[in-house]
Amino acid sequence: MAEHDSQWRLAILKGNAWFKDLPAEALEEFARISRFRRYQNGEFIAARGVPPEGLLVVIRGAIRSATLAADGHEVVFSLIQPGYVWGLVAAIDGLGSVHDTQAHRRTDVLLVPRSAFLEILDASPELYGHFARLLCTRLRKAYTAVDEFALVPLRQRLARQLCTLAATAPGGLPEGDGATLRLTQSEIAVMLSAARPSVNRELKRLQEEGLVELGYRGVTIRQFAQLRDICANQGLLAS
Amino acid sequence: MAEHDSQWRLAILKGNAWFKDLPAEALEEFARISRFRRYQNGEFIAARGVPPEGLLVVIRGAIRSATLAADGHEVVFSLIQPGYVWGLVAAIDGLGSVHDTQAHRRTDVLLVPRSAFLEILDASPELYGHFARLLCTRLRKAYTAVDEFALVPLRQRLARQLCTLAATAPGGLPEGDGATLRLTQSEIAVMLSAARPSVNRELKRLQEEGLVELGYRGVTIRQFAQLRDICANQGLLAS
DNA sequence: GCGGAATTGTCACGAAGGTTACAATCGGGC
DNA sequence: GCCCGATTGTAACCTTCGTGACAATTCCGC
Repeated sequence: MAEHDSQWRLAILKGNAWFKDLPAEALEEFARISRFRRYQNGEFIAARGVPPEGLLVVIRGAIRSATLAADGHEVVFSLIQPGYVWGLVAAIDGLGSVHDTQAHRRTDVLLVPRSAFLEILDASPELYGHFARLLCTRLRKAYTAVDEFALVPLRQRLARQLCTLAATAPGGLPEGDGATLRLTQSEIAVMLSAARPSVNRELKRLQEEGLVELGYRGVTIRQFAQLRDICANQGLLAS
Repeated sequence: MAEHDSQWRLAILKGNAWFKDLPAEALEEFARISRFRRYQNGEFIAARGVPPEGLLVVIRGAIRSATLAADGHEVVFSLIQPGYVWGLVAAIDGLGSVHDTQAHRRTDVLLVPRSAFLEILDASPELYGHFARLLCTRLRKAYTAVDEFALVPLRQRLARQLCTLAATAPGGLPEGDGATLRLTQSEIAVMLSAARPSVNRELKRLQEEGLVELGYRGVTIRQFAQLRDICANQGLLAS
């Protein structure tokens, strides 16, 4: 079975944004110690506070990383897509998982067990530099997220989400205009950690302005450029 | 002048939460290359997007790290107190500063220039592990901040802030009860990115409940244990 | 002890967005 | 074509917290 083949795993790692720049020997080591694993849709991968088994390199599907509040509310932090990695912080510091994490559909991953991960790093400490820079990337993203939550109103967060989705849609869209995102408004609300009626109100507003068109289970982008403008408007200072 | 004395700088580093656990030789190196610097109250240290000179080890005063929105609003990320460090992310990845940063009063720091910092790290890559763990700490804090903004009401964020400050106060407090934090309510508000009157309202509430006592430029913790309870109450799921 | 700056206490008001509830609509399966 | 569950549209209401304004208090230097 290809999934148990170290060469196959090496190929995966070579295609991964976070691993591909490592030296060849390190990659081979990681390929050797990693294991294939499949999660079913909705299956729990880690609970907040519990140390996870190791690093997960997403191959197919997606991993949803969120915090559940006692009252049932949920803040979705990220939807980790194929080519990215989950669990780096916990793998390095050995503490509990930062978020409650589940598979967002049927999801295939490579598991790099924490102990083996650390052994490789300790044997070649220069690799730490690479992962430290990765952590920096994450940190910058997290800081931005805080800023956005505190400063950016729903309308703009929605516009940004739509732009991002349109730009990274699996279909690959001509230039955004006319693209139809097949999502329910509830799903969009979850991504923004907002209430569904609020999202509906803002979507309606965008529709009145002619920027989008709403359908039964979808949103069609009509004026991609103007949507983009909304993101920039009144947002953070240009950097 | 003691400020130009490498031994003096070494002593500072030995008292710093982030440096003291490094091997002695590394500490001496850092002491050798670091420089004393003084900022006046309100002086700008770095602008978002501009690569800073290096790492700043706070000796006295405080550094305010925030994002300024176009409309003048400000989200304060952290108020970095003596004993802590500013600028680690930018020092490692070399990109622009994450936040707009200024001295929060007259502030003394040790500057560890980025180039020298990296030279030391590259010469002893095992040090990267140490700083990687530090980055993990920061990342956890940032993730928590996102969750908190979205999920946790001011009352609890305030309680947590008070507990944290009491626990890490420079004086080292018997067990928290009776500890007096010497801060203005404005400063507390800034740390929480909240409005000063809101903080005042919540502080008053805590005072009525007998958990704290308010003074002119200070807050005295009366019931540390109960304050701690408020943090946990209704907050995120226990971890 | 007096004056003034800093700080705290308080209030009325408003904006953003969550909550609940329910009606209207869609679309697939029979 | 019809039914039913899923989805969307909408409204009334509430909570939280920011804003702006101002009075009251505290401290510090003179």
